[in-house]
Amino acid sequence: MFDIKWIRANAEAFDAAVARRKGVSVRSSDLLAIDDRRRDIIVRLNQAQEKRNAASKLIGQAKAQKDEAKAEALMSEVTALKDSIQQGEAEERAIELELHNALAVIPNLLFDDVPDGADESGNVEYFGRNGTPETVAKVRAPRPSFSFAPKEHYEIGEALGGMDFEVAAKLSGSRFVVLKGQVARLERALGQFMLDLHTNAHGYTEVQPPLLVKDDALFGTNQLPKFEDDLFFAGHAGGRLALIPTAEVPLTNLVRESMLSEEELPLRFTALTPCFRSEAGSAGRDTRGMLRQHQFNKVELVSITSPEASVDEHERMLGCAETVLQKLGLHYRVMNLCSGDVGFGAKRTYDLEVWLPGQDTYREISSVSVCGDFQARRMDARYRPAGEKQAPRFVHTLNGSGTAVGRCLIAVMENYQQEDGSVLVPDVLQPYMGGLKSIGGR
RNA sequence: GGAGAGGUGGCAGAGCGGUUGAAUGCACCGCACUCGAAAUGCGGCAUAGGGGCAACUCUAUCGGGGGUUCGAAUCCCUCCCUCUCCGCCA
Repeated sequence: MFDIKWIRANAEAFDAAVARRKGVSVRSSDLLAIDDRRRDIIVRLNQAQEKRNAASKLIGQAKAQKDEAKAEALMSEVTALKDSIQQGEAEERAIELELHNALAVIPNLLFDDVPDGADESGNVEYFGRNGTPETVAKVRAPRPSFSFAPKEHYEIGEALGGMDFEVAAKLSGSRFVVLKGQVARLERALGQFMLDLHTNAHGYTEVQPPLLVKDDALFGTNQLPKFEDDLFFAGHAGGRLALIPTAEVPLTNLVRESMLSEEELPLRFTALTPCFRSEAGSAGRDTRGMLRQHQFNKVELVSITSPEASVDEHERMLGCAETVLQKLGLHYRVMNLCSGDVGFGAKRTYDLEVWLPGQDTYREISSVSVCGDFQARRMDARYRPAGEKQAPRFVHTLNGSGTAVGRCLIAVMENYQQEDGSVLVPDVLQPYMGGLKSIGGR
């Protein structure tokens, strides 16, 4: 969420920044006009309140001195102010809400070096800060070659008896799957492997958050008010709770409405959770298989940092997510999202796209974003800088998948498939599979 | 689910209709004392929004929201949360 004071001081920069965003037509002048009216209301209200407070003090003194006549006179004088104060308070509430609502739907400011582009076709491959195609090739697995036509994951999974979309449809409708046997275990192994990696090697604290959250939390991480249609809600007496679309919501909101000390930063949280998405805008897309489900597991990474540390933390987090794919021996590329593809709350986003030989294409398996203080403002999450008395500052937040477990299962199955329909278990997962080296093989 | 108690500043904890943004203690930061430290003394120490070039000043905030009143931390309504007891339960 933008700070109206910042917009006032940087009107041209704001207009230029907003112009880079798709489908946003707001201008600084619109917002400043609301703010002007707001200030005007506040000034008049404050003056009335000041008068009332001064008179009330005098009444208190008069009463203390038993001067009832004087008190009566003052009281009748102030009574007239009551209406205008109450009206002013109502006006202030209304205008604050108007400004808040206007600001709440404006997407975050992009970093200057985010490439311009209308949609994902404008994304640019990213090789790291000082990287090149050659340097990344040294650490990433090459694209696998097959002596046979590689199958898609659902063909492999169904043939192994480990993926059942038909029975899932009976239970829950489309975009659900039932995993069974060693495929289910492989999915579990992937989640455990990722969680262990991030907690043991990357310094993240494991969290088991609630999977149902309030609207306030969703506002904090930008799902509300603009993206309500993407959510599932569980209704209950007296309200509703949303099923989390990503653990970014509970993990980031862990610091909401708090005053951290600088020494605590950075905070790094990770969680393996189911995620629930209505996929309202994706009707007809990716309907085969388990690429796009209403429910899937994901390991999420969230960092809370000082403003100075967030840009470096972004690169670090990207590295944490990449390590997952490197250890699994999966071929992938990193894309620096263009202006038309970066999400609402992010200043910059890197996507990890894993190679799916069955689909013969790269597919997103992780998205790593730096949000600056955008979410912190929405959550009121601040920290007090160390040293002499300093004003509190908003923290910076980052989030990334590390990685989407369901999609990673797809990637493992397609990349490790054998001609006989079996799937080799990647080395790093074998300890999680009781030493099993192959599914469906012998 | 039933009955009760409670939510006050970084923390602990008073106040329960009148100059209270809020006693007191702890923590923290200056200064004094000291060779230094401790102890002690003095002073400072919330957040947000306005106005002002500035010094400064005004307003709001005692869980959230609404109300009564000239005036609310104090009274009323409502919601949320915490604790205790009983019941139920994985």
